[in-house]
Amino acid sequence: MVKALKPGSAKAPALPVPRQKAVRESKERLIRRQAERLFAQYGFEGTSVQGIAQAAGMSRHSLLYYYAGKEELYRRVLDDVLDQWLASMLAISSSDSPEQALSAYIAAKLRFSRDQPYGSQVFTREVIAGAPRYKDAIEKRVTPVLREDLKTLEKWARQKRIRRIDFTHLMFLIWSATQAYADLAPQFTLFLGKKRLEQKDFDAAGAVLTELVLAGLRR
Amino acid sequence: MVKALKPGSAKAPALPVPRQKAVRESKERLIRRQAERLFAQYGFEGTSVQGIAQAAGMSRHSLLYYYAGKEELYRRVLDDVLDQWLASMLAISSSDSPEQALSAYIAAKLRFSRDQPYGSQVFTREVIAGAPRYKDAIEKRVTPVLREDLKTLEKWARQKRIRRIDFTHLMFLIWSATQAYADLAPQFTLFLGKKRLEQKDFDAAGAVLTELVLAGLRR
DNA sequence: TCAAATCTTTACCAATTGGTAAAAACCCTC
DNA sequence: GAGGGTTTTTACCAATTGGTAAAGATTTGA
Repeated sequence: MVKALKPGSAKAPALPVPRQKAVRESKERLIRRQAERLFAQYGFEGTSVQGIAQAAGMSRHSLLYYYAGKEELYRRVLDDVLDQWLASMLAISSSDSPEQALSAYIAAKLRFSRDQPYGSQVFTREVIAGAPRYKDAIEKRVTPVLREDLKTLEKWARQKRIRRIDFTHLMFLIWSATQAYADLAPQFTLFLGKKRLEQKDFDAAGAVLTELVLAGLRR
Repeated sequence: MVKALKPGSAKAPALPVPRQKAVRESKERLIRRQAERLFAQYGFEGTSVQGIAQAAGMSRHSLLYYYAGKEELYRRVLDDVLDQWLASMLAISSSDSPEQALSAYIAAKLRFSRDQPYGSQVFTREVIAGAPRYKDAIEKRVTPVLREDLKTLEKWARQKRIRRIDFTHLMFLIWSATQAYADLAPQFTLFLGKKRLEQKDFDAAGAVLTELVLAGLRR
């Protein structure tokens, strides 16, 4: 009945009960959600563990029980962002048509900006600072997927399905334009005269960006 | 000889001598330059007055003699950025052709990203945080110029010189793409496999962005 | 040389920071 | 209800924060 083995394994936390485990995971999610929001607004240095704990309704020391330190928590927040961004990047290379691939990618990226703006903001702040705490992950995880996508675009260019332009900078352009609807949303809302971006704003943004990209790739 | 008037004027700092004035201004510029760099890397909350002073080679209290507080200095840094951005935005409306206007604007914006990346980074961080310290200036100073540019683009559309698209989002796209070459430069360099962006990277970026924009506006 | 203005330094303030260690309380399964 | 692991709390640390007030030093032009 009881899993008796691995008695000497120092790491193994001795069969976590499913119920407890679920509670813990939901608590950790709550912490990450609040951390994401505060890191987005105040940056890594400007955010206090105390502040995150308070937002999550627990004491600072309770939080430190779940995450060993501020930086570990910070990196976990960025991991969540990267997971989703990479998933949509992966989809490009398994698409049939360039048009479908790119418009779907733009749409997915904008959806993320709409649904999880804080995540994008934390990521952008990290990059602006020179990625001092997350450079390795960006390098290791993004590079191979980007290379794959560039290879795919290059293949399509060879097949004369799209015009050959500098695809690296094309990707940079799509990244910056889509993420701007999360990162620069406070500025955009000012000029659009509204308190927050609405669905139709994202639609309009997607339409303009997709049109320009596809027009630019048309042979 | 002596400017005797305005004796009761409480504000007037009693005829600043040209020489002194010049020294002071150069010192203030040095402070702002270092502040810009540190605000870019650590954000407003993460940057200490002590740190800026040290970088500028003076004591914290000397710095506080020139700028009354951290926030005043911060806003002055952002003023400098906005001055230059607005100048290039103004040029759009006084252009003859849409193609010339937009390619010149993109080029000017990229030049700024190349020459003063820190300024752009500070601005973006401020916007990400919801512009808590600079919202008014953005609203008051940018809005009228943007409106003018949008009117100009609209006029060109009526004259059938360009295709009518959502020009607001077009401007957003140009902003985000050009600023990305300052803000996201640390990320871009990773994927380009170099330590810092070179002139040819900015050239390539400008080429791709200009092509896409002009292609998208072609009737 | 002198008085006035400009600039720098010293001294001090209360508040907050991230992190460690250990004790206490809690909860679940047997 | 007893024993186990899980979670929270209490206590403590040295370091840093932005800002004010005032005294001290330096430079200025006449």
